[in-house]
Amino acid sequence: MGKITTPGAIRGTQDIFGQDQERFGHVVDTFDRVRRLYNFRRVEMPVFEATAVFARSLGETTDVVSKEMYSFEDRSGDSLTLRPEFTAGLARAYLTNGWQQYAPLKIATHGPLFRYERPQKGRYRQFHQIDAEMIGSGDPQADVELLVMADHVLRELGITEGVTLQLNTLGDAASRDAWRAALIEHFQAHKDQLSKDSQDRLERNPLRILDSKEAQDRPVADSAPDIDAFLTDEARAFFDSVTGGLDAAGVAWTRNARLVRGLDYYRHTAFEFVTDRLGAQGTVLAGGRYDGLIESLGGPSTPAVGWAAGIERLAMLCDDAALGGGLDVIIALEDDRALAEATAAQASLRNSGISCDMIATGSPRKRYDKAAKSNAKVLISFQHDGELAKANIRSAPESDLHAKVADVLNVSATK
RNA sequence: GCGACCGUAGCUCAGUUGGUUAGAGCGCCGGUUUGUGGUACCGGAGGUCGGGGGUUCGAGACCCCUCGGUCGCCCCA
Repeated sequence: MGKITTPGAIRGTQDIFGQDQERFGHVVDTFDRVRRLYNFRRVEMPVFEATAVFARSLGETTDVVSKEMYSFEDRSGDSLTLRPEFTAGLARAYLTNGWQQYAPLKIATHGPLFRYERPQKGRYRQFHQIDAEMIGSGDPQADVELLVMADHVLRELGITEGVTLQLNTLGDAASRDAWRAALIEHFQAHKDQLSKDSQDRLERNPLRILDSKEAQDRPVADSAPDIDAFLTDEARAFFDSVTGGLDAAGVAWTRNARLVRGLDYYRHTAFEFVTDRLGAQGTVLAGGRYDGLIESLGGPSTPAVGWAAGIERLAMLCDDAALGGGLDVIIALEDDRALAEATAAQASLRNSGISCDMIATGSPRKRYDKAAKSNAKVLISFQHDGELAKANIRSAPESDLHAKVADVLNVSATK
């Protein structure tokens, strides 16, 4: 009977408990509440899909596919992938379930996602996001509504300090192609001044040079042309409508002409809410318009826009004060002869919707102190004089809860 | 995939140029004090110092390998 060594947790997974879980739950609850205010309907989605769903959405040649997806073969040899994002799966569902009939479709979801990468601050292999999408609307008001909702969620969570909404446009297909060509020309001309990484990017993903962290790249990246000169009239009008809508709704934003998306199904609006409080992983909520995606999945040309935000990162940032909750009542059983009465009181409280727990083990004379340390709002101690059990209700400030607890216990006593 | 830093009790961490039997606080268990009390004291359990190899009379400490963690790079859908 050899004792096995306890298997460890998988790298990059988390067991979320205690304070961390309370923060996590608060983020999800807040999102669900705000999302209803905007009439976004909740959808439940599978955690894995055919690999093709994501391979199309992510571009087949990038690192993303080759090294960063959790892909595996099932027993019939089909290639499956644990979802690395929500958007592609939602787009697939939109097509395969005939959800076109609901367009423009406002949907929201949240849950675990998987990326095969080395964990670092706020980035895990299994991580969690909240997500909101509007599929089937090419109206700039859709972008505005999504952004206003995103801002609302962050405000409700108390995440506003040091957070800015950075906004850019990638234009329509014609604008984007013209800009991209101009950028490549610019970077080619200064190739020798770029870092080695960025010289590689020039082949693979030239737009990404714009937001390179390498100091050496900044002069060339900063002097690169903005998209503005290449915008078609339609694309410019679209962007103006988005910024005008944000101004009207009172959502502050700043233009970041260096903010880009590598994949070419992205059109028009790209945005990120960025904090200065999370080190290298400062993006807290990100999204944009992906008018080309659904077509690339074999569907009809369908405009769509959406965003997602990492729950772990939001949880790290949200206000302690906003958490609230906690246990209503803790019972300290200071004499075992009062166990029956204490158990009855506990049942009555719970049946009345008051949360309650009891300390009834260990040294009786230490149970009061233990109960006091639990930080419940109300403490009830049970003692016994040899004839009768006796309950004492205590709480720091006299409160409605205190009165309610006393009421429930009296009712239970007369029964 | 690459780089830097870190692994000592359940948790947070001390541990001197390498030198007796590896420590503290918190938590846990027991005892005493207080008795409407969130206090204080005493005691106990709990460690192959992440693992393996090496150097040395002697390694928690130094060297190599390995595993794990953290942060960063790449990538970021």
